[in-house]
Amino acid sequence: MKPEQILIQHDLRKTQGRIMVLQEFSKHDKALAHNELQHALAGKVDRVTLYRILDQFEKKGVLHKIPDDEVSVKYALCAHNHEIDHQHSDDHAHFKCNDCSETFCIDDFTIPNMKIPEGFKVTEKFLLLGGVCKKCA
Amino acid sequence: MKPEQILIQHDLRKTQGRIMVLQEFSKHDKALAHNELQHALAGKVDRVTLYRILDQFEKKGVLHKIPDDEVSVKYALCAHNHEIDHQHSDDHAHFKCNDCSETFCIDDFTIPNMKIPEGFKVTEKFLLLGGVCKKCA
DNA sequence: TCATTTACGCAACAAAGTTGCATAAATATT
DNA sequence: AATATTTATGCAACTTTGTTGCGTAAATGA
Repeated sequence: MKPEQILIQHDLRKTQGRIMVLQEFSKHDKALAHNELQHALAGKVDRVTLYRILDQFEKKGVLHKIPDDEVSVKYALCAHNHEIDHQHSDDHAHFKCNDCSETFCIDDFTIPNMKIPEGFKVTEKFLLLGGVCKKCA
Repeated sequence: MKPEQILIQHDLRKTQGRIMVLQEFSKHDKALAHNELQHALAGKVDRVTLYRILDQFEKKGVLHKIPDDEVSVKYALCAHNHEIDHQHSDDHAHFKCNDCSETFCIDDFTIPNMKIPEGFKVTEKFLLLGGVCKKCA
């Protein structure tokens, strides 16, 4: 779909910056981080404007966020450091409450095996669930 | 398990800082971000030291990282903006290559429904797979 | 107790993210 | 088509987060 169409469909003004951001996405077919876009559009779109464009796009449903595992993470004790060893696996899910923004390990849950597209070799799995926790319910 | 024991088991020197970090974890039973620990241990453990303690702990398997969905994210076009609409669902998995660190949407995969512990209400799911992609294989 | 290794704290820096505000550009109105 | 209104942009200044180097202090081993 053309950038202009996407903008109209999502009730967004068509501006140069937004169109260029959408063009970047359509020519890559992979997820892009803020700084990647920033470099790609250096001199064309302001850094702050880019933050605001991405925020808008997410709010309106044009883009979706994907948590990244490199920076801004939380840490939890590995299971085998607890008194009772829950099978020593870190393939468990994590639950993050959108209210209190606390994150818990869901120890008694193992990420199911699944079919992955041809050619990809999976060595790590992060399943992050969002919602409302007991306390905040 | 006591902090000192954990350190010995993982081949780490027992220092005041490390012990205090482990104590923080054991008194919370939830995942902690760097800045939470920083506040909790303000004046006791240096900010940089804390980064290094966490790195060490992760390397030695004392702690594990959990990607956080608030900051340092990547963005991808929502499925319904593509020419062919793949069922309009964002409950799909993402694959991040540890070599080239590119992230792809795995469109033809839906996160399976699963039993979540009592009291938690799940509204969002992020499944992030790590490994090696086609290009880098 | 002394030598060696490793961790710590501090300073300085780089990168990432936020806020406020004046200006420019996009839509709406006549 | 010109003007008014709304919204987005760019810039400056700032805060937060993460990194690197290095001298000192603390922990282990002899």
